Amino acid sequence: MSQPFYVTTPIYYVNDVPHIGHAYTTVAADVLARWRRLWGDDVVFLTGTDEHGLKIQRAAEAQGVSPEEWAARTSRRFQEAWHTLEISNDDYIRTTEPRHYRAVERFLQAVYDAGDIELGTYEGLYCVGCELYYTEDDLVDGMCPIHGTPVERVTEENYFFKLSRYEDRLLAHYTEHPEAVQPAGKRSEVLGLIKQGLHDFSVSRTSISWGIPLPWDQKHVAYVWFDALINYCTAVGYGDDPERFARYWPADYHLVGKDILRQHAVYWPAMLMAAGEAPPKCVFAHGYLLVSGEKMSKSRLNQIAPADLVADFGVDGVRYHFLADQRFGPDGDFSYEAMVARYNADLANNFGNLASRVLNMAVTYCGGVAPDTREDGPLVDAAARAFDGLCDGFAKLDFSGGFGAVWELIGAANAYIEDREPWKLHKEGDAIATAAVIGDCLAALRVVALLASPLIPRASAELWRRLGLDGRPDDQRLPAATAWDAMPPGVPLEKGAPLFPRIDPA
RNA sequence: GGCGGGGUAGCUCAGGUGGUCAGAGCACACGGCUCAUAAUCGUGGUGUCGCGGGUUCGAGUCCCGCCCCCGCUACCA
Repeated sequence: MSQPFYVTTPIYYVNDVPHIGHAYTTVAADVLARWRRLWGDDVVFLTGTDEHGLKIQRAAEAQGVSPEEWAARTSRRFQEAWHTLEISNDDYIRTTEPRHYRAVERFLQAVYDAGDIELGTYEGLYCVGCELYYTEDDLVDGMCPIHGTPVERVTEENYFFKLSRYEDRLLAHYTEHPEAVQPAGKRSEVLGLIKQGLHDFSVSRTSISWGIPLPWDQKHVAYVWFDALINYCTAVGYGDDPERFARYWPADYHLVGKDILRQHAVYWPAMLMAAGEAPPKCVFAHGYLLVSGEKMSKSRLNQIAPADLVADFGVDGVRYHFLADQRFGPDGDFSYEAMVARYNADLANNFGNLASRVLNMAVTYCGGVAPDTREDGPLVDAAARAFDGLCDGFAKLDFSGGFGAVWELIGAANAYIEDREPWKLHKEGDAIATAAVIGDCLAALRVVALLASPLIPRASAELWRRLGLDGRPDDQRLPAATAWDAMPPGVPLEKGAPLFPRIDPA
């Protein structure tokens, strides 16, 4: 029985088109999902879109279309972006789907029945952009501190979630499960936040209609955050399919940007506790991709469409840059120049060129078929270290460290070739020695293709094919597939065009 | 204001509990090789490890003060 593994991205709000910030989280989740599938896990990888709320309602009005139509259009753009990046999500949830309405209604009812949702009134200064209330002091020149736009004085009857009742339970939870918020620095922030005292928050609105009505009071629709977070439950059958829900819940990883840590690490676990469900095993908050030192901003012009990057670097180039070129926790700097340099150094000169030189020699020296692999080849240890390093990296979501270990295998293979000089062996007519070196290198390439496949699936699959191997790297099973002698002798090899053509820095 | 993170080679950054910790990659220089995508392999230099004190036989690594950057959070006495 394979092990269930449930990983999510946030559902992205459809008032915005996909940019590299969204892509970053989504690629990370994708790499993790592909990795777990290699281990034979029963993976559910979920992403989707968040489609309710006042902002969407107004955006739709401004465009002269219904909220449904507006949401559908934008949601489609996200799906296209993920298709472009070869994201392997198993499900794609939209909060406007009937299954989600059912789940939210049941979840709300459960919390209401538990007595943790109570009626109250709220009057305050509301920013539509933030979907948040502010106090006078929060304002900057009377405007929203985030958007710089006017706030509105709103009075409404609201239902409140009694978050304040959950301080102790949240603290207990994070004390018992220190790994439940990562990285460690983010855990400290969350603990600090909880210790400072939690306030009840409003979970319904009467002022808008674009949302999910509360089951016991149809005048209210659910506040967009309350609605949105529940998507993680909806997708694995909450309220619909208890067996399925029991299998996948709680989620193994919620990958989130650090801007929405509070919702995921404070609100969400408390909501789940109130509904009688377990909190997620791990909320991992990553940093931002900085564009030449500046934060990616939704409301500025420096946002970059993922498709534009793919046009320049290819799918694998973009994926590599996101995860191998910078650490996953802290903010990472992004610049076009740095991206070109790393692409050329790591993908073209190392990964791609190693494949070219080895396959070329195999074709010209060994008749285009794979020679035997020596079981005691000197690259065996290097391959084992690559695998170990990758496992260690994934264990803490250190993608750059993990894949760095794989690239060390590439370096070891290059150094091995220089050391043995197979071209000389061939000229000297030593076919056996030549074949031994080439065989070792082919075996190393096979391991590289296998281990790199979660990160750069396209190039890995193509290399796999050129190595004359059946199927795809995705079909392999770890750890067995790392076996050194799994490179079959006698299969036809193909050099092919460069896997990663160099990019002219100019 | 409080809490937290950070300021280390030209660039991006690693460096729990003090003594090969002064490092890696990129860039650069020199040398080798020619199978390969002018790729690859080897060798090499630079760094007052933010500033000033202190503890210690010995401190990026601990303590005190200061400067700067960033994040979270709060405006209370």
